[in-house]
This record gives sequence, C-alpha cells and structure tokens, in this order.
Amino acid sequence: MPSSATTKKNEHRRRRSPEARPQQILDAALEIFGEQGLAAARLDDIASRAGIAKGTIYLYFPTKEELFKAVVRREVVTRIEAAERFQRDHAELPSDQLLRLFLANYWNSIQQKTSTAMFRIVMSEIQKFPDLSEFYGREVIARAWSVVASMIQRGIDRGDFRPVDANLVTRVCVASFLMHAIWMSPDSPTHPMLKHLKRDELRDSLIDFFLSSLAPRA
Amino acid sequence: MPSSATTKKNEHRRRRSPEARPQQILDAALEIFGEQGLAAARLDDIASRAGIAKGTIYLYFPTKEELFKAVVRREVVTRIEAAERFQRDHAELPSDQLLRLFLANYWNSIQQKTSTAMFRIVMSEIQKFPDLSEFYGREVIARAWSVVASMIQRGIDRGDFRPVDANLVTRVCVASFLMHAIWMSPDSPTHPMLKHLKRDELRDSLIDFFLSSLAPRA
DNA sequence: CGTAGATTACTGACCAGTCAGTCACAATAG
DNA sequence: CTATTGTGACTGACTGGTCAGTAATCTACG
Repeated sequence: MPSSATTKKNEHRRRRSPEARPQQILDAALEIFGEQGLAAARLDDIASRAGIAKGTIYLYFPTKEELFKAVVRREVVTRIEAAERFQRDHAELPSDQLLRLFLANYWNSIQQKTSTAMFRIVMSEIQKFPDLSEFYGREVIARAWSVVASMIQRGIDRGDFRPVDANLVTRVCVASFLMHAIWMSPDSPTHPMLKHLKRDELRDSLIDFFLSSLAPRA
Repeated sequence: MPSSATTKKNEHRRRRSPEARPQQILDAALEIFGEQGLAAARLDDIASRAGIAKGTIYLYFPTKEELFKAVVRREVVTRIEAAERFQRDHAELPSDQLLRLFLANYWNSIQQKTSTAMFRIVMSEIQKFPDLSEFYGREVIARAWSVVASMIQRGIDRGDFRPVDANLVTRVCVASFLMHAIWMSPDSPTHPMLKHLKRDELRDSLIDFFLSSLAPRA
C-alpha cells in the first residue's frame, strides 16, 4: 500500500520546495534590490537571503536583469490591482468620501518601505530597459492615472466637484503623493519643514488641499 | 614602444591651465553620470569625454564618489543661486506675476536634460552618501523651498493671495514640478495622457492651477 | 635640468554567470 | 518491506571579464 498522498494521479510535484521557489526568490530580490539598487545588489546576497544557492536563481531567471524585471512586474501589478479593486468595492460612496478614502489608502500603500525603494529604483533604472518601460507605461501609469482621473471625473459629472481638468488634477495629485513618499522615507535628506510633521498629519493636509481644490465654489 | 613620441598626438594638448581642468572633468562627469548613473558610469568614459587620460582625474579627485559629489554640488548650487538671484532681481513685481515668472523659469530650468538626469541620480543614490545627503538637505531643499514659500507668504501678507498654508502649497508645487520633469523627460515611459501635451502647455496649465489655488475667493 | 602635469600600463578586487557533481526523494523490482 | 536505480532540483567552486585605483614613465615648460 502506497501512502494515501501518492494514490492520486500523476500530477507529480517535486522536491524540497515545490513551485514556491520563484516567489521565494522574488521576495528576497525585492528586499536586496530595495536596499542596494540594481547595480549594487549581489546575486549571492539575494540567494542567501532566500536561503538557497546562487545557482538556483538561474534555474528560474535567466539573468539578473530579468529577475529585476520580474520583481518590478509582480510588485507593481499587485498594487495596481488592489487600487482597481478598491474602486470597484466602494462604488456606492459619495464622490468626496470615495476620493478621500482612496487617497488615504494610496498614501499608506506608497509609504511602505518596499514601495519607496522600488519606486526609487524604477525611476533611476527604467530608462535602461525599453521593454520594462513600455510595460510600465501601459500597465502602471495608464491604469493608475485612470483610476484617479475617473474618480474625479465622476465627481464632476455628478456635480459634486467643480469642473476642473480631471487629468491635470490627477497628475498634480499623484506627483505630490509620490514625491512625498520619497521625501518622507526615513533615509531621505530631511528638512526642518518636514521634520516637525507627522506622516498622518501631512497626509491629511494634502488630501484636504486637493479636496478643497475640487470643492464647488461656495 | 615609446620611441618617437612626439608625432601628431601632442600638438596642443598638455599643460592646460590648472584651474580649468577640474571644471572640464566635472562637465564630462555630469554628462556620463547623467547618461549612465553612478555605478554604471566608467571613469575611462569620463576621461575620454573630457579628452584626457583616466589617471588625470585622480590628480583632482581622490575617488569616483568624491567626483560624483563634486558634480552634484556644483550643479545644484549653481541652480539654487540662480533662483535666489532671480527673486532678488524681481522683488518689485506684483505677487502673482513674480510667482508666475519664477515658476516658468523654474520649470524651464528643471526640464534641461542634465537636470532631470542629475535629479534622478540624486534621488536614487543619495541615501548611500550621508554627508552628501546632509549637504543636500541643508543647501538645496531648505533653500529652494524657502524661496518658493517666501514668495507665497509675501503674496498672502499683502493680501494678493488667500491665506493658505504657504509651506503646504510649496511642497505640492515643487513636488509636481519635479515629478513632471521626470515624467516628461524623453526616455521616460510615456503615456497617452502626457503624449498629446506640449511641454509649454503643460507648464502653463500647472502654473494656472497653482495660481488659481492661491487666488482670493471672488 | 627639475618637476608638476599628464599618460600608459598594470594590478587586484569583485561579481555575473556556468557546470560538473550531489543528494533528497520517487518509482520500481525483488 | 527493503534494495536498487532513476531523476531533477539544488549546490558552490570556478571562470572570464570588468573596472577602480596605482605605479612607472614621460614630456613640456620655467
């Protein structure tokens, strides 16, 4: 009698760790790339962070660059999908409340350490990878902006916001949030103007600013 | 091999004026660092771009990192001083015109190829150089922000702008400008939302947006 | 000449990527 | 149930190339 587990069909799954391996590698790579940047990150470090040998990485990713791209893709797609899901799940809220909640959420998500690290690297390295750049423009920027812009446009259409250029406000808003995520990150050069502010106060000030720009003139 | 050394090579090469050399090196370094980033830039390339040999660089800068820091310092201090000079030279203008002019100027200056390149690198690398980071926080961020903030505050004091939080508007404004400088740079991932916009139209929309946020409620 | 400014050739550290070998486990035979 | 063989995921010492930094040498000018 073979053990009960093996009585199944020939859907054989392999060794020590099954197909968790790639994810495990991507997790380690995200950390190391985030700490060191693309060029300075050593594959030996990624391997040892993942608890495997360097050679193993090459069983799953052909080059360091491809590993990097895979990290970006996974990280970025995860966040975009969360944002789109959020929008769908709260479609019934009034415009200002929806936007307020979304922005607070967005702020919190990009304040994560891995987010700022990732963002920093993408900004500095993406120009070297045309295909990743194309992917990023299509799958990240376009989708992210249209989530925000459509929220603003909806508010305008319903008469909840005043008739501004939704795309312009979206750009200013996203730019401010991203830039502040970098400025507020702990290893950034600090400045008295920021130092005395708590993260959450700043978040609320920013959100208030944008909502007041959108509020109908009283 | 070093037999007839005085052939065609050394016509008018050697013995440049000693204080011109560092600038010449910094110019070349700015270009190469801008194109390649800090880690990927090769000193051989910087040397050949400057029309000198690699060893010569080491007569003026002790390490690659110090060279990089020197580039950042020179580039950044130049621009800050230009901004402060601008403010002094136009102190007589009405608040909105002063700010409008300043922002247009600022926009044009950060749209330069070398600016975006520099900014990109600083953002991604500065965390690795604590002393440069300190310098940057003190000599760049603080000074740049206070130029903008003081212009806005002046407008508020004179009753030309409505009484907003000058620091907050400054942050949003600077963040938007910097972020757009990166987004608009030619090798950035493009997006339909930006593609159809001309640089100058975008500049004017942004400036209008901020000035309308500051305009007293009619 | 003397020497400072410049060059060329070199060194050694570093690291992405490779590949011959190992070992945990599975399948099958006895 | 034990022994034997098959297999493929995994390993890590090694290679080959790159490049920051240095040493030895040269040369133009005072």
